[in-house]
Amino acid sequence: MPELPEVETYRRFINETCLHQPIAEVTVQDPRRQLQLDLDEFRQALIGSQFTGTERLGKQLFLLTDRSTIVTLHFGMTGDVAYYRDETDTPRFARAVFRFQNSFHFAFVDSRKFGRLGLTESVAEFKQRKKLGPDALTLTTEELTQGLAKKKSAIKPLLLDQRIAPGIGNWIADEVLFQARLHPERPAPTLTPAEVERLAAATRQVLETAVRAEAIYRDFPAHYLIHAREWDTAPASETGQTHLNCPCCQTLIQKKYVGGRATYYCPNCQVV
DNA sequence: CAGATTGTTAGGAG
DNA sequence: ACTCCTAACAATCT
Repeated sequence: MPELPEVETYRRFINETCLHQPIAEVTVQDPRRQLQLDLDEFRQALIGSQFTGTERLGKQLFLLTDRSTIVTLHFGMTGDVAYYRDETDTPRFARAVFRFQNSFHFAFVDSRKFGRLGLTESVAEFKQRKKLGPDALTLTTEELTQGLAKKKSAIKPLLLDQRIAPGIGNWIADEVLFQARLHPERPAPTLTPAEVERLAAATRQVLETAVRAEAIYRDFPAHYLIHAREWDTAPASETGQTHLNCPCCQTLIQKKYVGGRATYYCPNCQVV
C-alpha cells in the first residue's frame, strides 16, 4: 500500500519516535533479498550512530544520521513501520529491526519482502542515480509538462513512472485521473495544456488530502473514487454500504487493466 | 484453492 | 539509444 501518503506518514512517525537515540543493534532477517549491501557493513555503519532527521522523495524514505551515511528505505507493496519497547511485541513480518540504547525498537515490517534497505552518501546522489523526478506532492504544471514531453503512451502508466513524478502509485493514479476527469488511457500527446494543468493540480490536491488523512482511506472525502475500489467493498458490505458507483454521477465504476495494472474509472466522467 | 494484490525492474520488441 | 510493454519477483489475503 505504501504510496507517497503512507511514506510521508511513516516519515513523521519516525521523526516522533526514533531520533537522537544511539543504535545498539541492527538485525536484518533476509539481507540477501532486502539489503542492498553487506549486512556487516550495514551494521558497522549504523551501530553507535543516531538518526538525526528524515527526508522523503516520492515513495523513498531517507534516515539521516550523525555520520556521513544515510539509510534508504523503500517499502515495496507491503512495507510498514513499527515502534515498540518489548521484544515480545515484535510484529509479525518484521524484516529489519533497529534496537536503540533505550531498549526501544524500530522495525521495518514487510510481509511480501518487496521492500529494500540500503545506504547512500546523499539524497541528491540517490535521486540522480535512480533518475527520480520532482516529488509528486508539490508537482507543478511546468514540471509535469516537462515530464510528459515526448511521451507517447497512455497517461496512467506515465503517472506511475517514478522518473516523472515519484510518489504516485496505482490507487492514487486512478484517483488523480478521476479528479482531473481524464480517462486513464488518454494518450499523453493528446492532452491540452489546460488538461495538464488540471492533472498537476489534481495530483497535488489528492496527495495533500491523503497526507492530511494520514493515508487512512476511509477518511478520504466522499467524492473520492477510492471508496469504489473492490477492496473497500469488503468492510463496507458488512455495514450494508457499497460504493461501486461514481460518487459524481452514480454510473457504475468500470475496472480494466491499463499498463498491466488494475484500473478503476468512471466511463461517464472520464471520457477518452 | 485459484486468483487477486499495493511497486519496481529486467528483458525483449520495435 | 531510447521508448514502451510485459512479466516476474514473494508472500499473503480473500
